[in-house]
Amino acid sequence: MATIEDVARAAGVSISTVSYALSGKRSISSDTKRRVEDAAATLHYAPRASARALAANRTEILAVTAPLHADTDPTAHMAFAMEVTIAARTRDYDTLLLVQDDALSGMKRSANSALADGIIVLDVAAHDERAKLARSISCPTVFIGVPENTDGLVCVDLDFESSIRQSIDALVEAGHTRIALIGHTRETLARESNYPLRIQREFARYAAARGLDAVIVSPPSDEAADALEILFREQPGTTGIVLSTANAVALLLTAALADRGLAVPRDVSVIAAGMTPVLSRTPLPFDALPLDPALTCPVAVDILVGLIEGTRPSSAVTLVPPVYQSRGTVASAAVPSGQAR
Amino acid sequence: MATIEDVARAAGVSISTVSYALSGKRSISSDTKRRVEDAAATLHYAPRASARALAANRTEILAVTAPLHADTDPTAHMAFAMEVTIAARTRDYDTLLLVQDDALSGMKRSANSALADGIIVLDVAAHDERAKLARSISCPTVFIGVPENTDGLVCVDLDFESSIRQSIDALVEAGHTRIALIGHTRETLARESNYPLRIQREFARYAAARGLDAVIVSPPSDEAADALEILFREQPGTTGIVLSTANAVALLLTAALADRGLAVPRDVSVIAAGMTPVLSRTPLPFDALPLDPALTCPVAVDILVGLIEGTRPSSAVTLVPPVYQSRGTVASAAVPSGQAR
DNA sequence: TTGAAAGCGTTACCAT
DNA sequence: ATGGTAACGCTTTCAA
Repeated sequence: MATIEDVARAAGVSISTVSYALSGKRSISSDTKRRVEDAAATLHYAPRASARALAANRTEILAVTAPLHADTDPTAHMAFAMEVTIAARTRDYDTLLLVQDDALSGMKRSANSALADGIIVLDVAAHDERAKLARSISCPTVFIGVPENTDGLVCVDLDFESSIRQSIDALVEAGHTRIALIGHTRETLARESNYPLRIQREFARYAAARGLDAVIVSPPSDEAADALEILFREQPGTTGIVLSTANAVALLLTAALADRGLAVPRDVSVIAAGMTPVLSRTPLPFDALPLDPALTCPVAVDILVGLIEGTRPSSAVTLVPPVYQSRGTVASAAVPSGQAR
Repeated sequence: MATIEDVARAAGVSISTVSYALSGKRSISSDTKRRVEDAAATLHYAPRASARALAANRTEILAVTAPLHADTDPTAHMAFAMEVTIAARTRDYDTLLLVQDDALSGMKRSANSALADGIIVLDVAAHDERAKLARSISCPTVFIGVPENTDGLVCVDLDFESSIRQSIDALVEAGHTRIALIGHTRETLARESNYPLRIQREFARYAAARGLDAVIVSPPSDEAADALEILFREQPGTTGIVLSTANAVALLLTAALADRGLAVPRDVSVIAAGMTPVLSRTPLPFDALPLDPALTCPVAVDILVGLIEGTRPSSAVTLVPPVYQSRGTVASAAVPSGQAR
């Protein structure tokens, strides 16, 4: 590996000139600049990362903590890590992956040893131990997800409330007035970050504001059939369903509706709001306002880089607007034919 | 952040004593050793990663390249990255993730700038451009997967041949003599690394050696029904199936068999060989000799660390023996009842 | 526009 | 058993 000194010698200039010529941090005569660049190219020179990091006090690395605990979908999870990595590269940062047990301890380690310039926190729980840690370290940190208490934290998430309002608006525009939300199971509500709760609240509030008949179903299990059973018992004649639940429920919903003699969108219109599609071949087969990692991760990385480079004012919580994806599962409300059993 | 000098001052010793006391690289009186450790603890001292890396010429980081191209399952893929990361931590290494476009260029970048001490190559294709690169750089590199030409490379993979032989042995022990392999589609054969081909070859060879009636099906699509159609046309009365194909085929196989009036294991015994189960809730519902990332990744990391630390002789290709997982889908061959349609 | 040299915080060699 | 210090390869300040 060639060093900066080799380049300097080859180009017949001083070390500092090489450094400046390559970094562009001060003006260099175009002549010597080319000589330096040529020498660097022929020697295959690349600055040694550790030397540069020590001198510049910057590693150009972001740490990504992803605990991956039991009730999160590892598939969706790694999608976030991927998107962060991709976004980071566009800003010339690499990413260090901290998983499992090491998610918390690694975050400490990284901060203490200045391994990374900043930290991205994934899979944020309502009461996340990494929140306290983030407040105690000086290393810039951005959460993708919103914990209960955001004091002193920088967070990025989808604007779930907006996704709910847009879902309801779409149903209303199509003429639906009896609608329902299929939310997460109660267990999930307890463990996950607080967005499922925020979603349910906003659904109730906004449906009422628009004068709709609306119910919320927190299914007892991941069985779509059970959820529908409850839904149509509580509110027969429902023609619009907003989905913000486990992927397992969503994937079997169409079949479960068919079992009741209901077709999508002939009898029932369906929209998925704030769900993360499984990474495999097929996206959810519904109109959707998804929590897409490709939406939130680049924003989070931008903010983090801003924090690191000291340019951006650190706003507390940034909510990214969802994007409506149409797949033809919302249609005009039909004349109520054969009430659901 | 406290530096080694702060610790030295607090403990009343020289910085070299601190360094040695903490690294244990030379004998220190237990008295001063404790004083140093106390000072380090109270000051929350941790060596600055970049300084240590520069001086010791070692970053304690492994780079992981994972291109994630179209026809690989991203789910399975990230499972490998995860397992590498976990294995690396047990050896005190962190992992840097290089994905997509950056998988190749990042590998260069990493090697040129000494970002990482070693490189793990994932998702290895038969003709992988990273093979050539690996030969040209001095950074220790280990492939998880085997490219066509392994000259000068260090590779780790499942012993697929053994998984096939064990599958056949299990079927023979249960009394099956008419067996079939459902392999990958021809498209996949062309693109992926060469293990699907090696599997088909070994299946043919070993089945013949054991005197069995055997056919190999390369399904035209990912439809399990199509595969079975061909299978039973080519060899009616087949009672043992070895599966080494796309997860999509495997997941729907039981249903497709049921459509033909065949139950597992009553009429047909099934074993999956060398397949990587999807990361989601359910593993494949068959007896299996899976390509489990938890099997190969730790081995690869161990070898890589050995290469880095210069202890281990670098054997070219290491094949990890598969582990048989029983799920009750292999049973005694019944008297041939009602030939399959 | 350029060069010299002082750090950056470790490790490890050479002394004692 | 311990201390002094060169070296690691770069960035950046200070001088010219």
